[in-house]
Amino acid sequence: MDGTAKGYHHGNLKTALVEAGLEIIEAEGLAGLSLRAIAAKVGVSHTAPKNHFGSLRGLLTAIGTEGFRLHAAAMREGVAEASGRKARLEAAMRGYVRFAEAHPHLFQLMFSPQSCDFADTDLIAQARESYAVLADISSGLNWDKALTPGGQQRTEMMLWSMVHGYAMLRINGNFVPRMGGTTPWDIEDILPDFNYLPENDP
Amino acid sequence: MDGTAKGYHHGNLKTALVEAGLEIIEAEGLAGLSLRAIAAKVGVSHTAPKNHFGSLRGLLTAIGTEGFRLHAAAMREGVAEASGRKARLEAAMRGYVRFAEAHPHLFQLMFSPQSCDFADTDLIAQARESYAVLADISSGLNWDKALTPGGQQRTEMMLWSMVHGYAMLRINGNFVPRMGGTTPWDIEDILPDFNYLPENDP
DNA sequence: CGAAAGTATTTACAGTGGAAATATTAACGG
DNA sequence: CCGTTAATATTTCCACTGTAAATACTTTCG
Repeated sequence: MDGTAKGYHHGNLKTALVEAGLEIIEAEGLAGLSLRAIAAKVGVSHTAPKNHFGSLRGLLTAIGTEGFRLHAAAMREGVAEASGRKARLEAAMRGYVRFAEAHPHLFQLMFSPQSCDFADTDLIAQARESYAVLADISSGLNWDKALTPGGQQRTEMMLWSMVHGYAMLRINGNFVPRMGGTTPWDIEDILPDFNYLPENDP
Repeated sequence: MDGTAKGYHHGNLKTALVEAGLEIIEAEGLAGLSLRAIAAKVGVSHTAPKNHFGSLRGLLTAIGTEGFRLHAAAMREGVAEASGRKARLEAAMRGYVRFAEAHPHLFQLMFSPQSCDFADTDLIAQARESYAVLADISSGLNWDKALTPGGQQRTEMMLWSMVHGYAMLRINGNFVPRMGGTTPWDIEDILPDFNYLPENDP
């Protein structure tokens, strides 16, 4: 099994199905993401995916998992060369939003319980990677509730809620009726200001 | 047409379909919300809704519109008897989250472009009502960016993003893998603190 | 080489939303 | 009161969906 077999057995159908799914969702959105369409794109019968994913939901969950991988990468991008806590925070937040805008349908799938099984082990593991980026850059941010019990967790939840809500409302166009044609502010324009601790502080 | 006719013509099918849809989504979630199921519950053929809503999407949009009405009411609830800017803010935010937790499937439908047409006039009008509650209580909140250009808009977007993201992540269970079994903090526990202007100030 | 496990196919089925033609009723002007 | 018109609902049909079950082909391994 070299992964390129072309006979009765595909060889690496699991990976191929996820990749085909990613291509379809980019081109046609969630609506085009049917079991039969994905299977057809790979050149396999529409019941073949069942062996690897159990059901459509399982396949969509795998696609969402791959989405979280790309999502984490988008957040990390820019954080590396940013210097200072504030710059890194803003870079990660922009990465979060940039990913959502570049891949709106995938982003929606990743956070839709209709599509993804949030109890899936692989998905959880990959989502943790994504959350970890946000958690890293949210340390050393001082604000009123940062020194209360669970301050670090509070900071993470606040930033995560804010950037996630912003991204969702933005790609859905929910800001439009209230704010006008183009969303007037980027994510960094609505971030509350923190007292950023010095770099060597934890 | 008195609205209670029972013959060939239903009388007020439009309203009845939306109500049936609300009942189904509460009982069975989005998955059970099929055109045929809704029509069957009202006792009409599955093509009857087309006259009033055009398509399933149109009907779902109407259901979402009704959802925004309930949503606005949930936010207003508690705001009335709360005294002081801070108490009113927290009451509205709690109302937002309370609604999402009480009606998770409806809440998801309301913010899913797969289900709702966000360009629909009625939906926009009703959603504006909902946003207006949040906008009202977000005036007079002083923070670093409140006095920059577009400060009021920034405040609205920040609060809206935060509470919306919090609600979404919470009802989807996305906090669980990172934060543990029960979400440790309520929305007011992660709100940044403001300098609340005196009541008589604008 | 033979058995067993893994992988993919074929077929069948109940369900979906939508289109088109038809039937029934209400509304309105003579 | 009657006849026409518009509104509303039904019937029938179709393409498409995901899933289950039985079957066929391949690889793996003893």
